[in-house]
Amino acid sequence: MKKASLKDIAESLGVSKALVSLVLNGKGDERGINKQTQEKVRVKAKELNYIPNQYARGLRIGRTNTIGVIVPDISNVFYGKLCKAIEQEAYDKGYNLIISNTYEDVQKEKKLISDLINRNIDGLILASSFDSKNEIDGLRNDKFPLVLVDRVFDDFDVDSVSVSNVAGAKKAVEFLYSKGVKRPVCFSLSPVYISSISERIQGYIGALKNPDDAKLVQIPHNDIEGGVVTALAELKNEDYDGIFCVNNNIAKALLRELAIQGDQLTNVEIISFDDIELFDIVIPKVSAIAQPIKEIGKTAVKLLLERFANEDNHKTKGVVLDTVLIER
Amino acid sequence: MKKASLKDIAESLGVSKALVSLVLNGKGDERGINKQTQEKVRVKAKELNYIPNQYARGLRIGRTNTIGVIVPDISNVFYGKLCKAIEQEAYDKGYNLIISNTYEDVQKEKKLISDLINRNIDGLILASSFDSKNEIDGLRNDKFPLVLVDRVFDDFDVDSVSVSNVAGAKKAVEFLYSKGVKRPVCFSLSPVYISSISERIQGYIGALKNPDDAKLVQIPHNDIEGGVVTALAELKNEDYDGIFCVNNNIAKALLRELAIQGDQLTNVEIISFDDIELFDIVIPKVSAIAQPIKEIGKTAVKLLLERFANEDNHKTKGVVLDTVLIER
DNA sequence: CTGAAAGCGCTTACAG
DNA sequence: CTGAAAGCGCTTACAG
Repeated sequence: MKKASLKDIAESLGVSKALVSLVLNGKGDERGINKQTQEKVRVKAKELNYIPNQYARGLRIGRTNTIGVIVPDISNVFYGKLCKAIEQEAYDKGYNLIISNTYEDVQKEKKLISDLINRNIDGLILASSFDSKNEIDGLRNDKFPLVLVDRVFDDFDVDSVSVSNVAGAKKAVEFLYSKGVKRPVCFSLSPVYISSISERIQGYIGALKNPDDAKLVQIPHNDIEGGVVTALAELKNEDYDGIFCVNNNIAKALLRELAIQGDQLTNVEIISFDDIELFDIVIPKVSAIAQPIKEIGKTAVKLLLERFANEDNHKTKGVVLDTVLIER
Repeated sequence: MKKASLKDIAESLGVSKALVSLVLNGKGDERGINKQTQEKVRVKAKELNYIPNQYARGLRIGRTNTIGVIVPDISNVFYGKLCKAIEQEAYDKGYNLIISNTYEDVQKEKKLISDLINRNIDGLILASSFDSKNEIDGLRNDKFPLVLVDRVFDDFDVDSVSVSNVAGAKKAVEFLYSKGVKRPVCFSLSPVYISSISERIQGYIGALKNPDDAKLVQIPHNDIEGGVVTALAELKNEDYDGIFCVNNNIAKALLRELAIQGDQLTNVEIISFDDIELFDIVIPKVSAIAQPIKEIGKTAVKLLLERFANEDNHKTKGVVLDTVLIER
């Protein structure tokens, strides 16, 4: 059961390892190697069940065919699906993935980035929790292949894939108005250094008929449940009839709290950024601004591979994808 | 910015690469290398920001410090959390993960297994969709390090981690009875070659006060939504007052269908295997048999590492963990 | 059209 | 207490 190597094929055929390597890497024609010899090599490789040793190859080539992926939390459905999309695309192209979670912990994120680089990844796809682009400026200066997803930084010269958060949030607010809502509230996250969140807030404010009506509820990101409880209590005394949640975590917490309180909030229209299965099942109904998760993942991998293929004079790209309104 | 190698450290210190390697791998004392020399090496390594090349190491050692993980679907919360648990434990021990999804496709599973082995993983953690242990008998014969999780096979000499499905299902049925249920129905999956599912059915039947009361509804695994619709229609004419769902996918589909129909099934008590957040939020209330997901993942990694450490005379273990009843 | 040789960066007997 | 050398399995100039 010992694994066959190039040498085994070469010896059993009476040719050199170099020739075998060339043929198996598809450079046979280019190098003008005899068609019949090529065929013999391929047959023998199959017969011996030859599996190239990626590590010998990696050592020689200087690449490892491994992409690092860092997300806040893979058990959050949004990131679960994103990783799935990335995995699928990467796998098709012959790349492995190393996936890690930060749990929004900035220190852990720093450590993970250097750990992954220590493990010789070829490139990194990052949904960062950093509050500042300075944290990853080092990567950019080292010209390390990096693609930001979901959360990006303004005026930052790296590849990125995000969605039109401002436009999406606008769509959400306009939907609320179309349902007869007079005064929509935004359930937001604090602190709001994460680009996606701040853009959604900006979209919310921009879409208000009367900007003075803006009502932003800050929910602490490390205690979403508690923040929602406080928010609901506070709003009891206010005159509002629509809620826009900036992400699915907040909407989930809101729904859970309503379930606990036995309140169905019948006079309030709710919409959330991020569409999740839950919204199909639960009362009250929650509409959503859905993100094209598959395309985000696919595009991120594509950008990385373009960069690999074109290391010297790569032009960075900021891809922005559109969202879709799901009415319920 | 070129990465430092052993050679760089050795030359700048006037010692040999071998010595540096020994010290950095913690074998300095064992080999009786001068304490001061050791210290100098460590300082210089840090100064040069030395990162060992895992691929050179892997090539030499014959290991890659990479574990393959194959699950049906990482965007299913259960498997998402399982992967998270595995990742955490593996990462702590210095192992990378390559995660892949089968989507219950047996052909894809076969391909993934050989793909991962081609990528020189050291071992595999597998939640298999295979209907027979024959499919992985080859791995066992090759003595490839393998741990089955969640879904295992009877009388099969490989490491595995599962939960006490029979006892868990019994607990579920007994809970229904304690709530005054007279006739509990089981929403099951078909075909039922997956061990976890068949064991849960067995537990359901075993716990019935009157085995003649057994009512098993078969829901096709590739059309759960449709199966639930049919089941609900069929049961309209029957006299039942409790439902036991064999997994969270079925419970989710049931809840969604009830939401669509606007039916709250007020006279029926529901319980599901697998606890998910959703059950906290939704009406009707769903109780659950929760699995110790973290421990499952942790144990799987542990078994694999024990096997690595003790390749020659490893005794396989079948670890079975307990479930917890969550009343709602 | 093909082969011999060097070298990627590491670890591990072996020798002294 | 330390070093010189071999070799893991591959790819790629170079030579003919």
